Amino acid sequence: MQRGGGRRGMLRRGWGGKFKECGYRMTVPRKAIMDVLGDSDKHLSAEDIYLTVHRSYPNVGLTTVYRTLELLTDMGMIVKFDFGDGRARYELAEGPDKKHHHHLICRRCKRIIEYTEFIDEEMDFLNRAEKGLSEKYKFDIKGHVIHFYGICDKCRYK
Amino acid sequence: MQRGGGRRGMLRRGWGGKFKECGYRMTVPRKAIMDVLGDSDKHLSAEDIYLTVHRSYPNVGLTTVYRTLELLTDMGMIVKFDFGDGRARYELAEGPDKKHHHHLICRRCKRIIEYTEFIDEEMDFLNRAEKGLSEKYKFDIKGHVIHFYGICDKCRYK
DNA sequence: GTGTCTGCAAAGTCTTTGCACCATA
DNA sequence: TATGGTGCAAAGACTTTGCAGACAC
Repeated sequence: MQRGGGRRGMLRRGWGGKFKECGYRMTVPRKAIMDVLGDSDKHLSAEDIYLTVHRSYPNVGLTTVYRTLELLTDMGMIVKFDFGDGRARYELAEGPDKKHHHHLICRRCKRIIEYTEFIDEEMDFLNRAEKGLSEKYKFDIKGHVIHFYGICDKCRYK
Repeated sequence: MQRGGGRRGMLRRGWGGKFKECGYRMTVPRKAIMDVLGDSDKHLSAEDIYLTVHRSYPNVGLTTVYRTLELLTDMGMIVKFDFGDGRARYELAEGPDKKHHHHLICRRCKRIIEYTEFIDEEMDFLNRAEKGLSEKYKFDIKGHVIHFYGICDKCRYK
């Protein structure tokens, strides 16, 4: 759980509305899953979410978690990542509650660090690259992922 | 298969040497798998490689393909990617035969386009980001991945 | 009330592991 | 000949699918 629920609460309240706009029903399992995503700063796997939801709602199944995650991903409300450890991970999409950021991934312990620095420098490069690539390859670019791989300090000194 | 086998041939000859230096044995299946990787410009899955090798060497099993790919990845001779389609893909590591590049990935048809443009602009940004991130997060950065996601021209107009 | 959602179990994919036999150095 | 490598079959891990019952609207 995390402090400062104000902004997240606002965000979560927004989710239900968008859900209904899309013709989906707001159910107890879906609400629970969205709460877990909204309350976490981590990169959760389906099982992480399942286990957390399970504490409050033991009846909710892993299948429903997968199905809800797919729905939210398709709606663009969350983003699915693969950091190379064999399971998909999910986090809130960029928005009022989530700054544009990228990831440092430790190859040894698989720890993931989010960073939001250097976004200005990045923008400069990305804007030029996206424009040029769109034209040259007739590609309609919708998004990008930047991952840095390496060894974190905890792993380096042990 | 591809034209201009000269450079690739040189590269492949190099593989065996490095293999032996590391104490590994050069075997028929390993040679066949490395040939397929060296002859292809695509992002091959384990099964792609298995099927190609299988045409010439029907006895080579998928297990050996996986084991060889893991070996080559650990040695840094090939790179393992995940483009989000549920299977790992492999390509030659950057080197005399492979320019530094990144990927455009079509979200609809999963086509992957390699590009080598904008590397100078990228370097500028990367150098600054890597330096800053290394210091701030005490992270020893070894590499990076940049993926652009979008819709390719073939998918857009159909 | 009706069409969507759900949990369970089973199936599906990709990948890894165990083990006896084989081949390289 | 002594390891290390291989194929096969089986197991493992994550994810998806089928279906009857449950629930939101």
